[in-house]
Amino acid sequence: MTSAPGPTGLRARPDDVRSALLQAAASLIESGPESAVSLRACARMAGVSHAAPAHYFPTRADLIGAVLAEGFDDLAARMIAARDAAPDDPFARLKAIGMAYIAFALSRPATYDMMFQRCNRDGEQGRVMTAADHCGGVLWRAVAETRRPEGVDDRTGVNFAWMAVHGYVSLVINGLIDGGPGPDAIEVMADRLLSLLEPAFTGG
Amino acid sequence: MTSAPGPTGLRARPDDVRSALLQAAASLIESGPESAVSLRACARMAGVSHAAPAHYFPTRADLIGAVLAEGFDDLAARMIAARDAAPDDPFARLKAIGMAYIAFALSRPATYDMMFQRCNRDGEQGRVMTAADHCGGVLWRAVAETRRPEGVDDRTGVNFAWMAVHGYVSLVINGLIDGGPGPDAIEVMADRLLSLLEPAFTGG
DNA sequence: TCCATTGCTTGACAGTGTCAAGCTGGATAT
DNA sequence: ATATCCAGCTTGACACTGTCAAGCAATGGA
Repeated sequence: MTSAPGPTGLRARPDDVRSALLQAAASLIESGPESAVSLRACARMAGVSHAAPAHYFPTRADLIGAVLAEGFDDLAARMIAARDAAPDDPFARLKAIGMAYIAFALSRPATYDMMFQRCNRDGEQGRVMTAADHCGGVLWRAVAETRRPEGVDDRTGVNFAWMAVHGYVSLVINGLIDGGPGPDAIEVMADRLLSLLEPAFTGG
Repeated sequence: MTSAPGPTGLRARPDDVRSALLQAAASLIESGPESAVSLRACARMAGVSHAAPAHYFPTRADLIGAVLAEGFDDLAARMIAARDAAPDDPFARLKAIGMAYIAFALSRPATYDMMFQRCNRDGEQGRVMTAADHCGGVLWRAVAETRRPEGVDDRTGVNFAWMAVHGYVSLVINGLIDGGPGPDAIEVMADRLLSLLEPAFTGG
């Protein structure tokens, strides 16, 4: 064995191990309990020794943090894409962002859950928070373009929109509310709930 | 030492150890990272051996689950108290419940966070979910008493109200939004946000 | 040819959850 | 009064974890 190129064959680029670890972590997060996302399990899945991750991620929090930062990047990209594909109406754009947000969370529920826990945001020297702020910025700009009733300033509008989508997906993911019977109930309910936000984002 | 009554003196009731473990776990949850809430740390804090918890809680998830179930019970009690103290108006009662909900979450943020994660709800054979459903029932009844615009059925109303309060406290606790400058900003912002829900809970 | 650095390895340590076995004192049965 | 039992807790062990230290192997430059 010595230091053979590993069971999967030749290693083309030096960053192969790093991305294999990231992929393993992302996969483990979505496919089991959080306690199963261990550095050693990621190393096994990537075909390297148990201490190899330390060369790329000083601590476990850094590996997790890298996955979560990538999650925020993905989320921001989806929000932007949905916004740009929406009709040219402030609330329609805001609602499209919200639906994209919900779709992301439902597609990677365990990752989403971890993204919004302070305890998972220690590693990666703040890169997670930077990526999260990027998402907030997209939302902030979309809110700023809406006309709102008197007394609803930008901050209040951002908080109102964000708490709605986050609260909904968080409760759905964790099984505390549901959309009722039917196959698309969750999406239909999401659409109805976001429509209820409209009075706060149209001139009053 | 043999099996002396422990460093704190005589043990009055046989459930002393059990409640000491619960108290230790509740304290550790609020005073450090989740990883520090270990069975052995609770045992040390309760002054018993590392395997003593197994006599009361078969697994770690059961001890955590017991704390979280007690948290849901506490939350339900606060919601009920606030509802009964509010003026006799359907939305005023609903809003009072929401403010009590937010106050609970801010008073025990780490516990609140764990209460709403599926991964912490395995133990205690469903007692956590039962307690959570109790909270949902209080909310459900308050929503049912409101008059709502056409198309907003009970389920939609419950989801709308719950996602708002949960989303707000969850984002605040995890540092993603804030109430702006000022000492009482979080509470003031909560009040304003809950007021924005009113159109959905008054006859349209 | 020598050397240094990068990338990974093995080995060790303390800490964890959980299981197995043993002790102990009070209650119960005879 | 003596024997028995058992709940309640103990110690001990196991596999697993994150993290640190040391070492090896190969690559690149001088």
